[in-house]
Amino acid sequence: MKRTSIGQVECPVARALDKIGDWWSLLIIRDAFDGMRRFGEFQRSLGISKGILTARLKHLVAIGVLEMTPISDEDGYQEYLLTDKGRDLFLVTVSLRQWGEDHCFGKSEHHSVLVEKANGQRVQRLALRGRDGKEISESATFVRKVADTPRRPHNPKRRRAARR
Amino acid sequence: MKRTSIGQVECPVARALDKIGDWWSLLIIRDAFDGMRRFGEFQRSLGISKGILTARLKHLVAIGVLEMTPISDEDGYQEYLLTDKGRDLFLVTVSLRQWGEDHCFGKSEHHSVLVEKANGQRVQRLALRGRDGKEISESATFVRKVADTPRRPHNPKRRRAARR
DNA sequence: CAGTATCCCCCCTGATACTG
DNA sequence: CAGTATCAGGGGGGATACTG
Repeated sequence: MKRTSIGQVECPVARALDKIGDWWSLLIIRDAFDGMRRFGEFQRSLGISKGILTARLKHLVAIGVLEMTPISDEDGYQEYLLTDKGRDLFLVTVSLRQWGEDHCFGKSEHHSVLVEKANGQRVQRLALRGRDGKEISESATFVRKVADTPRRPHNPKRRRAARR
Repeated sequence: MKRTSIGQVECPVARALDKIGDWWSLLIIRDAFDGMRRFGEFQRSLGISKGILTARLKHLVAIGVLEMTPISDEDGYQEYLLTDKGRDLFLVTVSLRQWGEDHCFGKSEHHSVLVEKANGQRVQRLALRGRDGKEISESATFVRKVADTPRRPHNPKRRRAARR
C-alpha cells in the first residue's frame, strides 16, 4: 500500500523529508556528528534493532549521506562516515536541537548543549536573515512557487496548479 | 511492539524528533506556514488519507503546535492555526529546505524559494554563529553532555554514562 | 466540507538465532 | 564485532463508505 510519494514535488522541504525524514535517519546522523562511526556504537546509542539499523545505514549510504570505508589494515570491518552532503545536514540537527531545548524540557531538566571548541561557550541561536543580513521573522517571508516565479520576457502560458 | 522511546533522553534533538519527527507532521506544519488552515486544504495538498490526517492534526494540537479555533460565526467548522510553539519550528523547515535545495534537485529542475515580502529577494542561507557572531563550521563545535557540564564548586561524584 | 468508522494490507519494528 | 536471516505483531497507511 505504498506511502504517498512526496519525493517529486517542487518543494525542497518535501524532498528533503522524503530522503531523511524517517524516525531513525536524523538520529543516526546526529550520532555521526557526535563522532560515532561503528555499527555497534550506533546500535548501543540508539537502542535500535540490528535489522533496522542495517537498513537505515544502507539507505543513508545509498543516498550519499554516509560512506563506508574499510577500517585501516584491520580485516573486514567498516566505518560509516559523513559525506559532505551528510555534513550539510548539520543545521537541520541544530534547528531541531534549538526547538527541543525550548519546548521539550521541563524547568528542572537538563539537556546537552552545543558549544564552541574554541571557548566552550554555547553557539548562538540560529536566525533567519534577509539579503541585507538583518534578522527577519517568519511573517516577513513567503514561499514563491515555481509557477509564480517571474520568467524571461516571452512568457509561455504560465504553468498553473503545480503542487508547491 | 512499541517503538523504542526516544523522548526521555537528554538530547534535545531526540526529544524534538520524538514529537514532530514522523513522516507527516513537518509537512503539515510547512503547509500551515504557507497559510493553510482547513482540513481539506491539508488533505488536498498532501494527498494524505483522511484518517491519518485526523490523527496527525490531533497529535499536533495535543502537543501544542497547532490550535483549533472555530471559524468565526460559521457553524461547526474549525481552523488549525500554528501556535507560538509551532511557529518556532520555522527554522527547522528552513534548514530542511536549504538542504533539499542543495541536494535534492537536478540541474534542470526548479523548486519553490523562500523570499522576503519586503523586496521579493531570497533570504540568506542559514549559518551557525559563535558567541561573537562570527560564522563557524560544524567541526568547530561539539555537544557537551549534561554529565560533562561543569558544576558548582563542591562537585558530587560526577554522574557518568548518561545517554546524551 | 469535515470528519468518523471500517477494512485490510503491508512494512516497520523488535527479538532472537545464526554466521564469519 | 558486524552483520544476515527469519519470524511475529502492531500500527501506519490508503481506500471507501457513511454522517452531520
